[in-house]
Amino acid sequence: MHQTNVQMSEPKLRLIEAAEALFADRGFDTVSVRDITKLAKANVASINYHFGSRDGLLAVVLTRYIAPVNEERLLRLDQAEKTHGNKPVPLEVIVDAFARPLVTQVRKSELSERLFYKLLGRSFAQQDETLPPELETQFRVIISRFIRALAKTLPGVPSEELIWRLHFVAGAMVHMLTHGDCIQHLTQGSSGTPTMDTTISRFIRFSAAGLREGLEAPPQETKGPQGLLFDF
Amino acid sequence: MHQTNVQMSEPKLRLIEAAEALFADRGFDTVSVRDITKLAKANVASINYHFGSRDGLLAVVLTRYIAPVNEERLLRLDQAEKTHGNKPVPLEVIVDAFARPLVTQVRKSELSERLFYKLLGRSFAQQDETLPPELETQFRVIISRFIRALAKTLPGVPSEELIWRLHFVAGAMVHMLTHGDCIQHLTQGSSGTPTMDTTISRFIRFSAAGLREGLEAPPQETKGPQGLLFDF
DNA sequence: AATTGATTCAATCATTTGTTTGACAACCCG
DNA sequence: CGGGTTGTCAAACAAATGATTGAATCAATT
Repeated sequence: MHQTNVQMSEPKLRLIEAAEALFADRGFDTVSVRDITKLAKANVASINYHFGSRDGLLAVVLTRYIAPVNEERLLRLDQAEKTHGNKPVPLEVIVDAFARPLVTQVRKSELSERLFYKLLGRSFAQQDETLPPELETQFRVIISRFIRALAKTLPGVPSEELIWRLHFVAGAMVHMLTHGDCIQHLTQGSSGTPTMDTTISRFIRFSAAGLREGLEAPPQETKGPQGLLFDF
Repeated sequence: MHQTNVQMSEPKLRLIEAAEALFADRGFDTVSVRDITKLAKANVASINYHFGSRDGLLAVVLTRYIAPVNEERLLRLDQAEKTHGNKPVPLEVIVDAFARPLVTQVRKSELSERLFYKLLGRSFAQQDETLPPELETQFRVIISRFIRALAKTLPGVPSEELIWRLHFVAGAMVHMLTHGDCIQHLTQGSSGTPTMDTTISRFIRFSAAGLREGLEAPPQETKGPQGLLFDF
């Protein structure tokens, strides 16, 4: 039988990489096994031989890049909490731990930056549906750990509100990942090449501000400006 | 030939409604014409007869609910700009004009709240790809008009930064729409039924805070906590 | 009642889908 | 060498896909 990982046979890796590229820019549903095998210059049967089924290959592809990102997230959060003792971790540090692994992991992959981000964006958007169970539990751990950290840093915000805000953050991230290339194409013209690194910085600042919003007014009415912490 | 709109034949409407429901909770790619016609209790050929093709039906379904939302957005923004003369429109009012049409239009539809939001979320996430050209130009107008309004209200923020922040807002909205039901399911237990109306309020407050963020520090470095405008 | 146009229907079209099969080849280790 | 494991291949599979046909049905007008 096909043992795991110790040394991947050449065409098996080619299949994974071809699948990654195709899934990334055409979505998970519209890519056929023949598209993949044609790009990988492999036989149609090879996917079922190596991965059992098309879904098996999809699970491998999804896990391959998402798992490291999630693990680094938890690692960074652990480290941040350790350095701050039992004091609350600063908000920007929490958000950084959530978003920064995206840019650090993209460089360890042979996948192009654009495809990597698209693939992750599509995966995060999937969320509950057909994700491999391993990733699903990973995401649950992520949410619970970051919610707990946020609750410590923002003690005035009720936990239900916090959950919603974290999901807003996640949504902004997904959109940044999946449509980042279009937006870059729109905005380029002013400064040179706005690399993803500066984009992530924008994202962190935006998210931190949204998370920290108006601790004094309970969320019940929004007609008109009400959070007057800032002046301009 | 099939004339437009003056009075829609009964099964044609049933097809549209069935397609809406199926597209909403299974996505645009994984729904077959037979799924639709079976739910609508119509013949397989009816879709091609009434809409020319499956894509034709999809375009009708997409336009049917998105166009009114976009139109109301522009209407509300127009009205807000008129009442404020040539003074900048308050930020929360702009964001409200962007998000509020979601809840006002859902009630005019016979579609259930949950399906309506899912359908819109999937559509907004699609963005560039296979949207009907009418909607694509609509979105372009929306973005340009709201960016202009935001630029007036937030004169300190460079336009490139503004574009990114608006897309973060859009991403948070998409995620709220597509995954709102799961999150509601997670958070319910404290207060009674968190209707979408309060969720939109949360969204507006979050987005406004993110849009208005730190006008003083240019976005260049985020390693560690650096925006020390806040104390905690 | 006859005619006309619009709609519905069962049957069928050619492709495409994921998967399976069985023969064949490559390799390793005895 | 020879047997056994492992990988590859062309071919075929059944099922599902979007679309089309031509006859049948309906509804309204002439």
